[in-house]
Order: sequence, then C-alpha cells, then structure tokens
Amino acid sequence: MSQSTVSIVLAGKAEGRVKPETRQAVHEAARRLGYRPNLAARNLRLGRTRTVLLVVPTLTGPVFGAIYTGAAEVAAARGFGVVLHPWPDDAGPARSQVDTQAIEGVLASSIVGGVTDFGDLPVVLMDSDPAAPAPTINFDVAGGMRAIAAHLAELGHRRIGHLAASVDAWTFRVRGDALADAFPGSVVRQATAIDVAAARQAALELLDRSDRPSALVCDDDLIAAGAYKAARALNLGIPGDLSVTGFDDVLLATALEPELTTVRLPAEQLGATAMTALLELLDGRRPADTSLAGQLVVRASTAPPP
Amino acid sequence: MSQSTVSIVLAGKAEGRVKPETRQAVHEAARRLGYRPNLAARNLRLGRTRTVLLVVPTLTGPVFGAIYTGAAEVAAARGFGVVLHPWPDDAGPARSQVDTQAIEGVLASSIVGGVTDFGDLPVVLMDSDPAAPAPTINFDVAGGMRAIAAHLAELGHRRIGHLAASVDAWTFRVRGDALADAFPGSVVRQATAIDVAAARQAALELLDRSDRPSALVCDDDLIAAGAYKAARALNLGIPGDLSVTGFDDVLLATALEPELTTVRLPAEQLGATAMTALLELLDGRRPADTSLAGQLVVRASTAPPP
DNA sequence: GAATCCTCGTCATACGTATTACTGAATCCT
DNA sequence: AGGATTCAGTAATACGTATGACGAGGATTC
Repeated sequence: MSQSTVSIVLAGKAEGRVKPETRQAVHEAARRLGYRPNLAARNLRLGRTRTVLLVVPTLTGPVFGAIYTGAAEVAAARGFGVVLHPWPDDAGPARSQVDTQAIEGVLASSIVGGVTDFGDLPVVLMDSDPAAPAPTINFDVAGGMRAIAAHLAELGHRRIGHLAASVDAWTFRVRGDALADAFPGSVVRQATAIDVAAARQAALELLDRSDRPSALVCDDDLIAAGAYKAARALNLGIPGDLSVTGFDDVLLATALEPELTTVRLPAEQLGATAMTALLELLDGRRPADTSLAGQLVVRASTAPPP
Repeated sequence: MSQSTVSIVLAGKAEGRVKPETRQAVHEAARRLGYRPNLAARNLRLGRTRTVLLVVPTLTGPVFGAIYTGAAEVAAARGFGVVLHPWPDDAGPARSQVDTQAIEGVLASSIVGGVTDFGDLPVVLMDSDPAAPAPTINFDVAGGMRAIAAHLAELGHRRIGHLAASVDAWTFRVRGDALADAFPGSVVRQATAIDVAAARQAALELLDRSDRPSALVCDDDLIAAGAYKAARALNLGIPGDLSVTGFDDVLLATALEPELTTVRLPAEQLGATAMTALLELLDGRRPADTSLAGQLVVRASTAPPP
C-alpha cells in the first residue's frame, strides 16, 4: 500500500482511480491508527493555510462577541481556522502584525472609514460603509430606522428628537435620512458619543427646546439609557410624557425600567453571513453585498404622545 | 551565498558562525527583496505552529470581549496566532473540531465544570475552578466580595440578602463563604440565573421576608438590574430603603439609575495574564496560579440602612 | 615546521504531503 | 490474434526550511 494511494483516497479523489475495497481498507486503517494528514506538510505542498484573519475593534460591545461567534462557527464547519487580531481604534491603516502568509483572507468588523489595506488579501467588511472597495455585509440600519419611524408615527408622534451616534459618517447619514423621510421637517438631531453620560447631556439639550419632541429616537441602546437619565432629571415619565427607542437590543434593553422598545440586530447571523461571503470569495466567486434586516421589538418605552 | 547561511542569520543563530559583515548583507538583501521565511515550510521542519486555541463560551457577555482582546494582544506581541473556537454551553468535553495538530496550546475561558479534555495539549484556564488539573488565572471573587461586605458593614448594614449566580458550583461556594464570614448568621441566600427576569423574581422572594434585608448583594450587574426592578415593584427606594451592589462593572452599571456600586474586574488583564501563562507553559516553565484583584467602585446604590 | 584549533561557511538531508507521469495487467475492438 | 484502451495502483518529485556533518583556509601552539 503506497503513500500516494492513501493520499488520493483520503483526499476523496479516488473516484475511478482506486478500487472501492481498497478505499475501504485505507479508511479502516486510518481510523484504527488514528492517522491524520500532517497539516504543515499539506500547507507547504498546497500553498494554502485554510485560515482567515478576524480583525476586531478594541471597543468590545456585546454585539461583537456574537459576531465573532457566528463567524467562527461557520469557519469551523468549513474546516477553516480563525485568527484573532485586535485593532485599536486609533490605529491607522497599518498592516497586520500577523504574518500575511499565514492567512488567506480577512474579515474585518466596524473598521472606521472602511480602511482596507491588507495587501492583496481578499477582504470582507462587516458593519461598514458599503462604498468601501470590498464586499460588505451590513445590518439594514435604514430599514430598522423606518420600522421605528412607522411605529412612532402610528402612535401619533409628530415631533421627533434624534440622538445620533457620531462615530461613523456613513451610518450617521443613513439613519438621519431614513428618519427625515418619515417625518419631513420635524426631526431635530443631536450628535453624541455612544456613552451614557454624553447621551444624557445631548438628550437634555433636545428636551430643553420650546418645541420639545414627544419621542427620542436613539441610535444605540446605551444612548437610550442616557435619554432615560435625562428624562428622570427633568421629571418626565417614560412613556407617559416621552417615548424613547433604542437600537441593537442588547441585554441593557430589558434591564432598563421601563423596558426599551428597540430593534434587534441579528449579530450572530451577521458574522456567519460575512464568513460565508469570505469563503465564497476565496473560492473565486463574487459574494453579493448583503443587508440583514433587524426586527422591531416593541416594549414599554413607547406610547402615544401626551 | 547559500540558503543555509541565510537561514542561520535570519534565525538569529549567527553568533560565532557568520561574520558580521555577511550578516549585514543578508539582512540587507532580505529587506530589499521583501523576503520572509515560508511559514508552512518552517512549521513542517520544526513541528511547531506558534498558534494557540482560544475556547470561548457562546454566552457573549461584555466581559469576554475584553478577555479576548487582552489575550490576543499578548499573543501577537510574542509572534503567536490565536485561533477562535466557540464552545456551546451545552457541549460536553467533546474534542475540538479544530485539528489539534494545528495548535500548541489551549486557553479556555469559563468552562463550566473545568472540563479539560484537550488531549495532551497544554491548557490554561481562565475564570474557572482552581481545583481543575490545569493552571488557572482567576478573578479574585472572594476578595471582591470581602470589599463589598466591608463597605456595607461600614455603612451599618446587618441583614444581607445574597442573590447568587448558580451557574458555577465553585464561585457559588466561594462567594457565599466570603459573605457569610463577614456577616455570620445574617445572610439569606437565593440562587438565580444570570438573567434580569429571573433575578427580579428571586429578589422579590428575598424582599418578601419578615426580616427583610437592608442590602442586596448581587453576583453580577445583570442580577442587580433585576433587583432594581423588584425594588421598584415593591416601591422601595434605592438607596434610601434598600442598598444594592453588583459585580463586574459592565456598561450597564452606569446606565442604571441610580448608578450601581459594584466591583470592577480587570478583564483585559485577565486575558493578557492567562496568555502569558500559557506561553510560559509552552516554554516548559510552570506558571503560577494567579488571582487578579478587582476594585470596589462606590456609586449611588448604597447608603446606610433606613 | 608540523600539528592542532578556530573561523566562516556550504552540503546534504529530512520533515510529510499532493500530484504527474508511469507501469503492469486486464479488457475491448476489429 | 494483436493492437488499443481502461483500470488500479506505484514511483518519483517538489514544496522551503533548519540543522548536523563536513571542509577550506588561516591562526596558534609546542
């Protein structure tokens, strides 16, 4: 029994080249001896590694964990490894420290500005500007905002305050547009960082106006928590005096009182879809840009205006 | 110029074997041509991969992201790659799907029951039972609980309710003991899942007693959020009528109203320390079990009893 | 002055696989 | 019957590195 035969059989290329009973014998022996083809030798011979890089932002919100999980599961199912690479927010487009030859492709999440300088490696972006020169798998933020707008419109709201996360120029614009389309001329916007204290301050400014909005639309659940604090400071009841909505549906949403009306994002599915797209790209196919719909979750923080 | 010489120089083993000016020439040429030793060939020759596995629980709290970040940074600095492996909570001690020969060691976080069946691979555990047969890097939960107990004792509390996370036998015992030592005979304990709704229910049971505790010690910030809800349902003011403490200091802690007194855990440092320990283990040294102290953060949810 | 040692490199080999080219036997076609 | 074709498997090779064995020339020692 020659080494070549074993290699052919175990690679599944035995069709018409190796007699079925011999195939059986090979598999049998391999199982009995616990033999597994040496990975390093195979990589050397084939010039492949079946490994992709996962670039992760340092800011570790609860959404990212879910994204990694989804991505890693798909990769494992296809026999790929996933190498982690933390990417500090302030880092420029510096190349990865991880040796690029150890990697076949890159899956990057929330890279601000859509930086894509990974040499010639195939890249798929998650949660990034779709104008970037790489396939992009995104949450459908516009659709989510439209769902929120429709919900508030149905309740009878007319004056909307928008607490906008200003970290990302692309979503800043998309979210603003979606809201402005639904409530033309009656949206006041205030930019804020994704941070409870900053959001509280921003919300106070919106609520201090003479034409106080009856609902605050927040780009993130954390921002909504800041809005809650502002409302309490002004002695405004939620949802009696003021409706508030969030975005993401992280655990915080149900921990708040009253529980937050928000949009649930399919984070794990985003990771899985993006990894699938990357593996397609490695196969030479061209994956389609995809937008994953969130789901409006109506809880107790929205009601008709006073 | 032979290939051997280049290999020797670039491996840094040129001391006394290669003349300095030749060394210079090699480095110069390598830089000019952008030459990097082929990783697959090196792995094949040396039988090493400089890659470790990071086993991550599916439940993706905000703490885990920080742990991964710390671990991956240390690994990158030492030239190691980190392969992600999600580990569903309900999975038994099944072996990793990732080919064990692709990996030199395993860093596992929060493995329930301290399962360590990764064949002969070196393992370091994070946030697990220190009785497990592997080096363990832990948060000092006992110390954190003692800090909370001291704080509450100083405020004058005598009757303590303990909302205990029941997911892990080891911490369940350690936390209970630390609290019982500080308040002998005056702690009532109620087990709960780490879940807002479950915690609310458990808190209600504690607060319904004739000898109602004046402070609720919660094993997790999320549980504390449940306690907040129970207090509101019973019309108890925090911290006027009831003091509440959490654990972890996740973002939620400052989003709640009033802001939560809790213990901040050095999650990123945990990941970094554990990775350092694993790399030591790979070097043949025996890392010391380590316990990382948290820091009591006093906010607005604790006050003297009524 | 010969024997020994040191310096600076080079040669040759092995790691374990995938694949191309090949071979011997059996079967088929006319 | 004899050449062509198919079947089933083997031999040989290349991937690129690290390293132990080897060697040539010069310096040192007694």
